[in-house]
Amino acid sequence: MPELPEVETIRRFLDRQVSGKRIEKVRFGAKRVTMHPGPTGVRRKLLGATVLGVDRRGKYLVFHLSNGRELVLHLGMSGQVRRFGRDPMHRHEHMRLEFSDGQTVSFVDARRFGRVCVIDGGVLPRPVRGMERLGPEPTEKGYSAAYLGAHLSGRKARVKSLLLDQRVACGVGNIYSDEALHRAGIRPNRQAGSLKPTEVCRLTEALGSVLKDGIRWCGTTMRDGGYVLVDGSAGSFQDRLRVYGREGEKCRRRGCQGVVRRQRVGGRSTHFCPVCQK
DNA sequence: CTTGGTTCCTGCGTGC
DNA sequence: TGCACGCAGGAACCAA
Repeated sequence: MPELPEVETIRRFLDRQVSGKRIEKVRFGAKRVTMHPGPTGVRRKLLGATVLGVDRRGKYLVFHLSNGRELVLHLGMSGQVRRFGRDPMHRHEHMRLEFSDGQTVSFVDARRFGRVCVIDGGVLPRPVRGMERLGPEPTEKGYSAAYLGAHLSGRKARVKSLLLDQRVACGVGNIYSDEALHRAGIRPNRQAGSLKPTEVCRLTEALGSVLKDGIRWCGTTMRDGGYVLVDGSAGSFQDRLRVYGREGEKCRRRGCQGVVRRQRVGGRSTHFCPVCQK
């Protein structure tokens, strides 16, 4: 379940590791994964190109290439970026790039919800079309209470569901939406339109701070091990989660005696403190 | 346009 | 011990 902080952690590694290097080999796994324009086309469009840098937009990783194209990776929920060197292809490995210095970078994804796309000529292929609808980055200056408020006002949907909408809060997924709502003291099942201006402000603030904290601690690795760093190690933010995955445990807000509850909201498993979240 | 439900997929925890 | 089962979820897609 890589969300913004997890993808950003991977991005920082990749940007340092592969920038300035030329792609010399492209290998694919046996299983089919969403890929545009298919393995043969992807190989043809990548071979010989040098990586200029690696960016992130929401949960998308964007490799800028010297041939004017962009390689876009979305990790879905179980996608990983790993390095296997010259080992035989891993069971769930879908694409391995080999660089001019012999380094390799692999895309691994057991559940195959992830996508690999090459953007050529600026037109977004179907599988990554969502990228052009992404809202502003909640961790950056351009993200304001006015923006969030405009997307929540008049809406009957639960506030949590809208936080999962990438047009409203890009990069946010199930973990960080629960954590942001807890920090803001807002119940996930509130109707979005019922939030008062002060609550929208608190939520805006909470979104930014929880995502930045997630990045600071290199992301959240849950026991099922979906997300790991490129070297296979775990992040550390799981130890600092205040509600997510803590059903039945005590709320971590200072002085609060509440017990974390879990409930389905908008079809998603949702965690909150019934005492300090109104 | 909004909203909520369904689908894809595999690994893991649970219960018998 | 082994197996069936259900759950987890990002986002495209569909139905009302």
